[in-house]
Amino acid sequence: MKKNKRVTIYDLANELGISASYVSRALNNHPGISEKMKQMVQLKAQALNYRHNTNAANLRKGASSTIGVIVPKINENFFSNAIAGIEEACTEHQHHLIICQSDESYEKEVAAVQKLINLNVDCIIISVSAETSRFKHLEEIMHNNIQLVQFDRTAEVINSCKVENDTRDAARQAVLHLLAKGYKRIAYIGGPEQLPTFRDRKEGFLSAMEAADIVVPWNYIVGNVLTKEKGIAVAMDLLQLKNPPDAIVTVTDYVALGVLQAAGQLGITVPDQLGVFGFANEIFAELISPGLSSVEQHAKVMGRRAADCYFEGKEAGTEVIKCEVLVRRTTK
Amino acid sequence: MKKNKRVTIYDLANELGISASYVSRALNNHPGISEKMKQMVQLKAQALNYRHNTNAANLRKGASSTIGVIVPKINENFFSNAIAGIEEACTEHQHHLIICQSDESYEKEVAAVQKLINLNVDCIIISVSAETSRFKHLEEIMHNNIQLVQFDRTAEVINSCKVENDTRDAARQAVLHLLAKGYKRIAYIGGPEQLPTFRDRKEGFLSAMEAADIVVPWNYIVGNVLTKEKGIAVAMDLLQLKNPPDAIVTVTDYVALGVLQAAGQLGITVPDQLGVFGFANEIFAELISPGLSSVEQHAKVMGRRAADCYFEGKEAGTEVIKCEVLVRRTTK
DNA sequence: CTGAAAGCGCTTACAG
DNA sequence: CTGAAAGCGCTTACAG
Repeated sequence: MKKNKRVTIYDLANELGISASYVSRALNNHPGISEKMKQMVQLKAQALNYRHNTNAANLRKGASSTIGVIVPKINENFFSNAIAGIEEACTEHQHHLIICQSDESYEKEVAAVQKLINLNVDCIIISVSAETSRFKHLEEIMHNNIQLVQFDRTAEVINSCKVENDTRDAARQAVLHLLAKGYKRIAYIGGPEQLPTFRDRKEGFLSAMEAADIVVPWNYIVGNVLTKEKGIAVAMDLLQLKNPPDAIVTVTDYVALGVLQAAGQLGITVPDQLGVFGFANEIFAELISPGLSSVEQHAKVMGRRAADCYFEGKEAGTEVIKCEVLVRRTTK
Repeated sequence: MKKNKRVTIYDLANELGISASYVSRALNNHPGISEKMKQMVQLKAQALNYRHNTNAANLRKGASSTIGVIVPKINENFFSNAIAGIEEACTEHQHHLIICQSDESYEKEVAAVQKLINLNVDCIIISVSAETSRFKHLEEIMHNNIQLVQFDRTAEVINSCKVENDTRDAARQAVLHLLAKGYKRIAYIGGPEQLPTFRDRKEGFLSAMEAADIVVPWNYIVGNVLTKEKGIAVAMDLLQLKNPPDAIVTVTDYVALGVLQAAGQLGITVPDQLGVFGFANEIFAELISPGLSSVEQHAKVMGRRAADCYFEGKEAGTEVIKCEVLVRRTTK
């Protein structure tokens, strides 16, 4: 009768002349409750507009049937697809998903971790920000008995489940393709090197060049560039060297976009005078002209596997998802 | 000492020789607690690795300082920008944000609403799915004393705060531009018409055509097309009519993409033989070639305003954010 | 099969 | 300024 007062299992119990415990069990589908009673309780719950109180249940249970996911940007194709995979698994296993974005900020990432710990989530799936080079917050997750799963951008020192791409090989393949097409002076614009995935790509790049007996000038290697804007600036420098590169490998399609734009400004034609490789196969990669050669990371599969690590109770170990080099028109 | 046992304010209170109530107040920065004591409690909390239990606090308070947001797709530029605006406001007001996507499914949207009600969020900000034509779940939000704010795709019959674009005018402007450039046989591929924003765009389109004294053939108007795939199919039909259109206005850039692709397949050149207008100004709009004429909706501002409606305690009323017609190269 | 009771961890009137 | 106590709504041993 009171306005704004939440209907509780006690209200249902009173109306039905049974105990609250019984109502709880009926609502939660416990064995040893007759179908008839379950239905009665359900009906009454609907009639009174009863709402299960998640906070109360989580408090009592000390768990929440919830996975928290933290990614740098929800609107990058790679991450939103990974989230789609995680969501799929959550739906199947009747878990909730809470999505956070760090916006590539270490500070925001730490705040998101704190929030999820406080919320008592059962598992945190994370792909770390570009800024993140200390990982105490990841340790704290585990100290609070929350399962940690890392994917794509992982912290090497943290011993959790990890789902990664074989990005080393992808970078190698990209270089091999460029070499086969006659490019020789290949530059590399990389990512933040505290993260293995970016270190691996660089290694893949360097090893392929070395295997081809090509000396890479020191200034052909640039690090920590993940945005289009930085990509433009770096490419402007590279392309105006005395001995400029004839191809550039990048670690995201956004940087590749910057390279293309810089080339355009300098009147350098792609792919004839310059080959360009992106990474992550963003939606626009196949739409722009010329189509951007890139790497498909199978993000949805990665997300799916990351969630499954939790649902399967896997505590540690690394899974590797193969990625695919997609040759389009920014390379001959 | 016990393993896996959460540290509580009682543990802090015991260690410090004060009461739990005092600890709670110190942690929550209540007035009338000396700075010295606050610091002591903070330090002890850190030393014991104390974690505030959100579930317990929410249960006790009957509120959660949390906003839930439900959008059709987190990876569409419009929605991820809107979320960025909401996040900004949440950060300023020390609120949490829980992000859900309906994936354009009515069923998933209802499930998300239930979940957020059960979680006791204080406010739900929603942009409804393309499938949604019944709105009982939105009423339920309000019946549970949760503030409802709708944006962009709103339900007319639900009397909540709303943040909308003047999409009617945007559609009018787009048509006026096409007419000025000499296009005359203009077709319209619209969205689900139970939602005002799509009805408005169609009205804007029709009124501009009528004002120009142009009769629009019945089969130039198509409804409920939001994906690239459907866009291709519909455009294929339109462009192979006996008397095909010389311009097509769409309601999302993805559909426009489909139209461009269909035109390509049929050997129809853009913008000479066909003008194309998108909507929403996706990232790829300015990247593809020719650049896609589209409409900028100022999504971040919309998200920001939607959140502010809640923070300002506004119960109802509609705010209109002006959008901007961007002419690129898919129109002369 | 069913119920009474305790307790999850917090906050907040109430009292001093 | 400080504390004792109640209670948010649920679930789950425990007992029958």
